[in-house]
Amino acid sequence: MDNIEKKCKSKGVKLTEQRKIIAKVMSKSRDHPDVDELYKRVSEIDSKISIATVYRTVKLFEESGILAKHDFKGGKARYEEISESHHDHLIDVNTGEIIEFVNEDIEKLQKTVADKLGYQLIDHKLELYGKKK
Amino acid sequence: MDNIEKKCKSKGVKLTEQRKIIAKVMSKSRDHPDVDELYKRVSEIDSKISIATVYRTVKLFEESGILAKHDFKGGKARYEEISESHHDHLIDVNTGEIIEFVNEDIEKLQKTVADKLGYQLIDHKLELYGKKK
DNA sequence: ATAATTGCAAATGCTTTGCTTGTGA
DNA sequence: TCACAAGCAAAGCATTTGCAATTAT
Repeated sequence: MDNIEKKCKSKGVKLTEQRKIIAKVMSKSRDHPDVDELYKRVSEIDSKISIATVYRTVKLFEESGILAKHDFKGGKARYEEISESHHDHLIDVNTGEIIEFVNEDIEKLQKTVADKLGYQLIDHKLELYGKKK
Repeated sequence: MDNIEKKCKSKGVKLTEQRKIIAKVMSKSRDHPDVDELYKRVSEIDSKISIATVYRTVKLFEESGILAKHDFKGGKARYEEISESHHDHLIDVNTGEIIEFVNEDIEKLQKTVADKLGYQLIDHKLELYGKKK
């Protein structure tokens, strides 16, 4: 049983055949696929799954705190499994490749900034766009 | 002549009656309107302007480096005039209100991060989502 | 003069939804 | 069993585009 399946169990998300397949594909994905790409991968395992189910599942998993949704430039939402460790993203403007990184100093400064403005930080989004040197 | 009109002149962007109106409205906007809101404001000055023109103009201004486009959560793109001084945004999750802020330390760290990963920083997006304390 | 811009409506692309049939706990 | 999920196609929403008429330089 893969990671996402386990999370579904622990969060009380009902598991169907389709959801298991989507869970498996996302669990082993090391990139950040959009729904089309995910649908393509899932279809190779079960060609009868509809894209509506993929959309519904991905939304369900997101609402359950299992997947993270990213709206990077490009119009299509991209997903990744939520991991214990928080990270941000650097997007290669030429290839679309995504590199994950962690920077504690930036994290702390964000909290400080929000605090100074009289806000409690709920969430944040940091994306760097760059090109290979 | 407002700020945006001046920028159009200096960048060689042709000015039409419609573009002048859109320029004026954006120039005096202190918030970050989406296209619908902008269209509404523009329509009060000239009710014959079509929303297609607003979309086209906003895109043209963005490509000319006159307006900045933001894809905050919520599905609709929001725009603001590009000012000399760079800033990031804190979005009030309850009201949708946007507070601008500047933090040089974060800026520097971003460059450092990209650099360490072997990238030249082209652009970045930092959004904080918070609620009033 | 004439290449570019507008307005309109139709088209697009991603995502959601209504409805009927199928299915997991 | 039976509330919930899947499949399909149609609908939604923000945004873009083709085309004929209009306009800025």
